[in-house]
Amino acid sequence: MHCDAAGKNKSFPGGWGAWTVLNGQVVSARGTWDGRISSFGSTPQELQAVLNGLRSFQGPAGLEGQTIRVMTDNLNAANIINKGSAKADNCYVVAYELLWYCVERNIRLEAQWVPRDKNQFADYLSKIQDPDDWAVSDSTFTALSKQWGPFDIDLFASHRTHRLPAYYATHFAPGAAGVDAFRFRWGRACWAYPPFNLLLRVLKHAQACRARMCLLAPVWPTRDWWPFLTSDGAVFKGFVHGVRVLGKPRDVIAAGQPVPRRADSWVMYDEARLRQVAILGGLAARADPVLSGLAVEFSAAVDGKLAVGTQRQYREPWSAFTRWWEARRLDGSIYDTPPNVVGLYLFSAYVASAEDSVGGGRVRQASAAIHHYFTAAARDSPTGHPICVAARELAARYLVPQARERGAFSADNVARFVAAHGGPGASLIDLMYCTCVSVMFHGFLRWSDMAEVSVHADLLVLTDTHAELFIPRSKTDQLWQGAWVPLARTGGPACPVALIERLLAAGAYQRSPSFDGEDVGPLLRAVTATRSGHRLQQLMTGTTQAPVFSVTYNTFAGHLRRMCAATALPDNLKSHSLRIGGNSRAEELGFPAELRMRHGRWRSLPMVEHYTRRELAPALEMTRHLV
DNA sequence: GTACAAGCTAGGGAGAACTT
DNA sequence: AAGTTCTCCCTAGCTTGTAC
Repeated sequence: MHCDAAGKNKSFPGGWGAWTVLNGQVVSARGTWDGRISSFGSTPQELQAVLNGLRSFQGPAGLEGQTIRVMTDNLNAANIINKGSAKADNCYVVAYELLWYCVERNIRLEAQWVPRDKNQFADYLSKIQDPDDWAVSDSTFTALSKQWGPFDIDLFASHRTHRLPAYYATHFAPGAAGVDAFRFRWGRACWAYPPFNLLLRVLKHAQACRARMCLLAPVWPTRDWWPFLTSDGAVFKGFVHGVRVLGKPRDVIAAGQPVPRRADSWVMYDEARLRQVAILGGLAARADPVLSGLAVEFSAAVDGKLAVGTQRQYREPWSAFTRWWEARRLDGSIYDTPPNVVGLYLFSAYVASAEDSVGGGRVRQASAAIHHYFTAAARDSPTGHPICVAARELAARYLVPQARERGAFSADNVARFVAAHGGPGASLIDLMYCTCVSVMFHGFLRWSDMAEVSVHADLLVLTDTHAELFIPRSKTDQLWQGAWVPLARTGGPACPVALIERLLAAGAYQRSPSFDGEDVGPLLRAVTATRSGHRLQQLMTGTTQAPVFSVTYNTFAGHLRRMCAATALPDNLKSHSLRIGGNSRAEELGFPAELRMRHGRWRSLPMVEHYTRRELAPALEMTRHLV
C-alpha cells in the first residue's frame, strides 16, 4: 500500500491518499483533513494516512491476518511503524491508534521508505481538491431528517462530509459502503446531495431503481434536469412528494467551507482526472507512478499555452458541451466522443443561436474550446469533421450579429475633452483620464496597452523634445518582446508629454525602485478621493511578486463614458476609438500606412486599413470633378 | 459605486487553399 | 510560382447582470 499526506496551504486544508493493487486492479483512496488533523505536523499526518488507507481497504480487501507493506516517503513514519517508538504527542496519539487497529485485526505492518518521486501517485491523491465536496449544515440536515427521514444511506459524500454512518464516496475512504453510487441499487430511504452536474443521472438512476430519496438541488430552471422534475418548468411532477425551499448556499452549506460566487462554478466535476486518464490512454491502468505523475503535471500545465483570458473564456462553452454530452449517455469519457457527434453538438449550438438571434460567436467559441480541451487531453481535435465545418459555415453565413458601433476620436474631440476636464485646477483623476486620452490617441494605444505603461524612469523616458513609452507585452506581442512608442511634444494643453509630466507631479508617483525587486507600478492607477483631495489608491508601490495593477477595463470604460457624456461628445466613442481616431487622423494628414503600422504595432497592413476611418468630403470632392 | 463574471462581437495572425 | 484569399484558432473589447 502506497501512502502520502499533504499539509495545508492557503486554499486547501491538506489531505491524504493511498493506493494498492487488489485482484490485479489499482484501487485508490483519498480524503481531505478535518480541522484537527490539518494542524498536525507531517509525520502524524503520514501515520494518519496509513491508518485511513487501512480502514478504506479493510472492507473490500479483508486485511485480517495479513502482512501489509506500507510504502511511504516519510522516514520518521517508516521508523515509527517498524520500531514502534514515538515521542511527539500527536505522533504518539496517532501511532497508538494505528497500533491498536492492527492488533485487533491481527494485521502486521512493514514500512518501507521510498523517495518522493517514486511516490507520485499517492502524492497526487493526497492533493486532490474536490470542488463538490460540500457538507450540508447541521440545522438543514436535522430539519430535513425530521420532515422526511430517517435516512439510511448518504449517496454522495466523503469521509469528511458524510451525514450518515453508511455512505458512498468517489474514492475508497474509511467506512465507505462503496465507491461510485451509480454502481449500486438505491433503496427507499436515501439522502442525496450530489454535484449538480450529476443531477440528471441521479434522477434517472433513482427512477430505474424505484428509489425514494431526499434530494437537494438548486432552483435552476435552465438546467437540462429541470424539465425532468417539472412539467412546463413550473409545476413539480407527481413523483415529487414534497418540496421545501432552503435559504442561500451559505445557509445550507456547513460553516467553514468556501461558498462559490455562482453555482455555475460547481459544474467542472473532476475534469482534471478525466484529462489525466485521456492523456495516458491505454496505459492508464498500468502506468507507473512516474508516468502518472508526469500526466498529472502536464494536464495542469497545458492550459498555460493559452492566455489567461482565453482559458477563462473557454470554460463555459466546454462545460455547456459536457452537460450536453452527459445528457446523451454515450459510452466512454467525453474525450471518446466521436467527431460526428461533436459536429451535431455544434449544429445544435447554431440552431440555438438562431433562436436567440445572436451572431456566430457561440458556435465559433464552442468549436475553439472543444479543440483546445481535446488537444490538451492529447486527443485529435474533432473540429475538422465535415459536420463541424458545416455548422461553422452555417453560423458564419446566416447568423446576423448584433450591430456594435465604435466611432473614432477626432483631434477636435481630444482637444475638447482636455479643455473640459484638464484645466489648471483639474483633480488628479480628471488629469489622469485626460492624459490617457491624449496618450492613447497620439500613441495608437489599446486600453490593455495603456494599462501596461509603467512609470519606471527607464520605461517612461521624458526628454526636452519627446517621450518614449515601453509596452512590455500586448495582444500582438504574447511573447513579451516589448515595443517602444514615441510621443512628440505637441505644445498646447492636449500635449501628451506635458500631460504625463503634470500627472506624474500631481500623483506624486515614485519613478525609481528604492530597493531590489520593488515595482513602482503603472501610470493608470486607481484613485481615491480624500478630504484633502484625490490621491493614488492603495500602496504607492509593490514588488515583482505582488505588483501594483492598473484599474480594470470596466473602471476605465465607465469613467471615459461619463466624461465623454459630460463634454457632449458623440456616444459611440469607446476606449478603442482613441486608437482608431489617432490612426485615422494620421491618414488624413497623409502619413503612409507603413509608418502608422509600426507606430500602432500592427503586424499587417489590412489591419491598419481596418482601423482607418475616412471623412466623406475628399471622396465627394473627387466625384464632383469627374465630369 | 465598484468589482466581477458571463456572454456576446470582432480583431489578429499563421498557414492552408485557391487563383492567376 | 507568386500572389491572394480563406480558414480557424486565439485574444481582446464591450455590454449587461449581479453581488457586495
